[in-house]
Amino acid sequence: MATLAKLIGAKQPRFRTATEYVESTLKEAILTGALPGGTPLRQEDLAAEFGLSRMPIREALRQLEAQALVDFYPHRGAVVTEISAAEGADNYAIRAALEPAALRLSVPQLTPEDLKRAREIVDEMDAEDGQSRLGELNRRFHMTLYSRAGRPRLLTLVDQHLAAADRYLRFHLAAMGRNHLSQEEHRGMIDACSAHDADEACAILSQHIETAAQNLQAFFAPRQE
Amino acid sequence: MATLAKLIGAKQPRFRTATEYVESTLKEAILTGALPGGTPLRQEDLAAEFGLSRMPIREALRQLEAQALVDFYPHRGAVVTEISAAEGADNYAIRAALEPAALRLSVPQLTPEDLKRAREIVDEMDAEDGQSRLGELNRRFHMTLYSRAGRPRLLTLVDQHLAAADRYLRFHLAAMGRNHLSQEEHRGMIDACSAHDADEACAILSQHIETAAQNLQAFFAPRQE
DNA sequence: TATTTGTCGATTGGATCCAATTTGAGTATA
DNA sequence: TATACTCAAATTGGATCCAATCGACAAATA
Repeated sequence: MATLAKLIGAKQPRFRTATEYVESTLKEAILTGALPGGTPLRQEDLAAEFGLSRMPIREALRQLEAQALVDFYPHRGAVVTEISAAEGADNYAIRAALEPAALRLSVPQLTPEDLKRAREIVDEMDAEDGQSRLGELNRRFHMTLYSRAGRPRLLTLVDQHLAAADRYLRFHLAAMGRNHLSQEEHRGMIDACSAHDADEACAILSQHIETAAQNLQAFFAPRQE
Repeated sequence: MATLAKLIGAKQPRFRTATEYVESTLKEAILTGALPGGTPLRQEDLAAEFGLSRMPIREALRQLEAQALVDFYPHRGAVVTEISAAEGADNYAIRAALEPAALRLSVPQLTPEDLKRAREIVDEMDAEDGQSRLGELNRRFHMTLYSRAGRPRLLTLVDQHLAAADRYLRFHLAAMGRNHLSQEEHRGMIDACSAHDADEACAILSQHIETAAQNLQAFFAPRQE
């Protein structure tokens, strides 16, 4: 099947199966807002779009369902999950619980190279103002600090919910008045990690997430949801 | 019509699709240990077992993969995830982060009826010594206390990881020396919730989970993992 | 007119068929 | 003997086909 080879690319097969490719592509489209909440995802259309049959689409949609990115209605199809104040609060509550836990486990194991990379990412964010790119850098920054936690499943969950938060990024950025995420807090976390001060790093992180959650609530507050 | 069905007492189909049925059945089999870690899950065999084609099996396996209950190896098949000290520690780390957060949100909203039900479940656990039933009661007890958190996605995650912890229940029970989970802690949590003392309730809960985690590590310690 | 019933198009759920990949046994070769 | 290679069996990944279900709209009934 030539289509698969084309999709995968010859050198480094980023995706082992078409299903993985579809899942990854759809996920990114949802997270960046290219597919907004409420968009119906018709299997037939997606299959045509991807040049595949409906089967890999179905499996990919199932995976996205497990990540709470699409809703399934039997015999009626899948729909991109709506974003709302409630969904956002849910996401932030999960992050507020998981991320400090991951950071606390990771701090004692962080290497100077990890911290150097984190610094580079933060610097890069200073110069960046594209929302989608900012979201990715932010994600990479956070995951770098958590990366030594030694709990793969925990990190997977954190990564998923960090990614899901991208859907709310524009509210956060709008509230911050400019295209900058709280860089002082990012740098403060790096400093605390360098000093092996997990308590301080977690305190900043909790505040960091709390601010984002409040910005979201403030945005939704006027229009009752 | 739904009302009529309810009046008549007609059993509404618990599963809307075959995929849901397969997923639920396999999940329970894995969690209770009927399908131990490492068991290969051949689609053909399962299809014959369920009297279905391979397709609903495949979709169900995908869902289980997203819950970290099976591992997928492209073109080689799915295998029940191995339990290990590392996997268990991962699970407990996630629970230790999520459950206090859920409890804290829930405590102010808990009703006297919720607490009454929690008490009844704990009492029922006193008389029970079947492991699988104990696991289910334990799960229901915890979820009852968290149920008013008002964060559906958070509760879903908690429920999933509480369920996954059933795979480690026998280690915990063995360490406790008898078929009783820490009932004093369970009752202490109820009392703290009754007094709307979220801090105390969370403190007991954290200790509760920590104990379980340590019991697991102690079990795996002799045999280096 | 309001409510129920019937029919039909759209869409997904499930079955069957074909292709691609992995693995390991067996063989040839240095 | 060790290593590389070939090839076939087992198994899954993907495509195509058919059936079941849902929703909407029209027709019938009170």
